Amino acid sequence: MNLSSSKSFVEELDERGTIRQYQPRRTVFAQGDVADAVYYLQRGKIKLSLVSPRGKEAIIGIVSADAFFGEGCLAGQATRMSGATTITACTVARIPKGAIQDMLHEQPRFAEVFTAHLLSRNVRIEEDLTDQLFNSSEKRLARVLLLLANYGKDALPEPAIGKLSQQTLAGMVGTTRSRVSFFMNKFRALGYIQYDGGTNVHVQASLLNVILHE
Amino acid sequence: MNLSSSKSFVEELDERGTIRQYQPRRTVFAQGDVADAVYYLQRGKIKLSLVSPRGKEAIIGIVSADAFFGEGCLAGQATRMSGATTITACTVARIPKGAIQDMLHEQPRFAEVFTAHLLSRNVRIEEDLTDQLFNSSEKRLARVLLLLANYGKDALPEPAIGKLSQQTLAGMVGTTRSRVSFFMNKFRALGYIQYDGGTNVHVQASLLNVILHE
DNA sequence: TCGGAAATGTTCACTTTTGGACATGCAGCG
DNA sequence: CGCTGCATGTCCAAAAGTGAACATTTCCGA
Repeated sequence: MNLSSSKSFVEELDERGTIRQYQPRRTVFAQGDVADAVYYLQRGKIKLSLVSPRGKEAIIGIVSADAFFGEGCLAGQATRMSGATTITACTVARIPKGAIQDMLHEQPRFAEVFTAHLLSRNVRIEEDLTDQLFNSSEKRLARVLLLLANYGKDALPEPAIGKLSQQTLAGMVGTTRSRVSFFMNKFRALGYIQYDGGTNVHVQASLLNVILHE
Repeated sequence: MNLSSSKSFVEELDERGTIRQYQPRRTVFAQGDVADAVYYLQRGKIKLSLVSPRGKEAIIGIVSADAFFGEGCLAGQATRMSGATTITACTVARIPKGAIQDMLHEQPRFAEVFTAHLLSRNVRIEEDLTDQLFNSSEKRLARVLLLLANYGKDALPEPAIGKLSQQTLAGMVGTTRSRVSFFMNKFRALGYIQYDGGTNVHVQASLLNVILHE
């Protein structure tokens, strides 16, 4: 979603809400917190995750700049179903539920952008769900790597994936760390990805796609 | 979602769109069709499903009366990712993409309702996703039965579940038919559900909940 | 009422996934 | 430098799930 051409309501969000900076790996809100505000991510990257009663962590979304999150409260959720944690340094606007509702009423242009956000999130979650239903963990991992590499579809492909632990990848894929380790090595052996010695992974998108299409 | 108190735009939907009746088990649109309209279900029940390259079917949603479906086209999807098939007899309004977009611009009240729909669908799909990520197929089946039984949250619990084949249940749960058969019999043996000899299944919600919470 | 089609019950060999355990490699730090 | 804490590589037995076959039951139209 590109909001850069519509400064007006981003400024308005700043007025109606409160801006805050976060270091990496900080909690914006935790699973179970009271849900009474929507957030807008101005800069950075955030993960939405959820912990099962048995302690397993699932990542149900990655939020990139210029996107909303925490909108579940508008659907009547009284508490946060998932927690929001910064991955990189972030700038976040917190807009109280009432203010968002007012803006949705009063500003058709804002409502339009917000609706577009909901629609695209919808599409993405549906894709995640069908991916879970249809594909093996090997394919799901390949897909996650490709999605991370193509981060922000409009932008150029981003072949380097920043530091994400195998544990985190496992949470995104819906499998175990040992399995992620196994497949990452397999992909590396096949030349689909390369480790650059540092904190990045380089993805050969064209090759990795082979996995997805068998 | 309750739209009964806002007849105005339901009537407007009727004007801007085309109404059509469907028999059970008919295709409203098929996976891969051109996506250029949003639908509004006035009466009946519809399933949204998707077939994998290998022929496995997944049901990613059940639409009940007074809800929209096929809204993916507003997010830029040119073709249908999933197919829509009637389960019961249905009355469906088809609203061309352009007309919906006009209404979203011009009628704040309509935009509000549509946004509410997107939000609640969002919440539901997220729940489905985390259910897949966390729970075994036994628990997922128990959850599907409970959701079907509580159909339309506002309404009274509906202990009788209409005719859904085990194959369909398997698609909703994300497992195989033989597995569904196995667990259905297990649940029956434990007294969590009863077959009434006809086409219905009666759910003992309080008991079935035990499965979910282990 | 009969016969076929569809749905369901049941079994089983095979595959995938889990959930550890343990060893190794690689920082940062006193 | 050695210690410590992570992240990772590797292995494996046990559990869960798959996919197909086959038997049985139910439904429905001729």
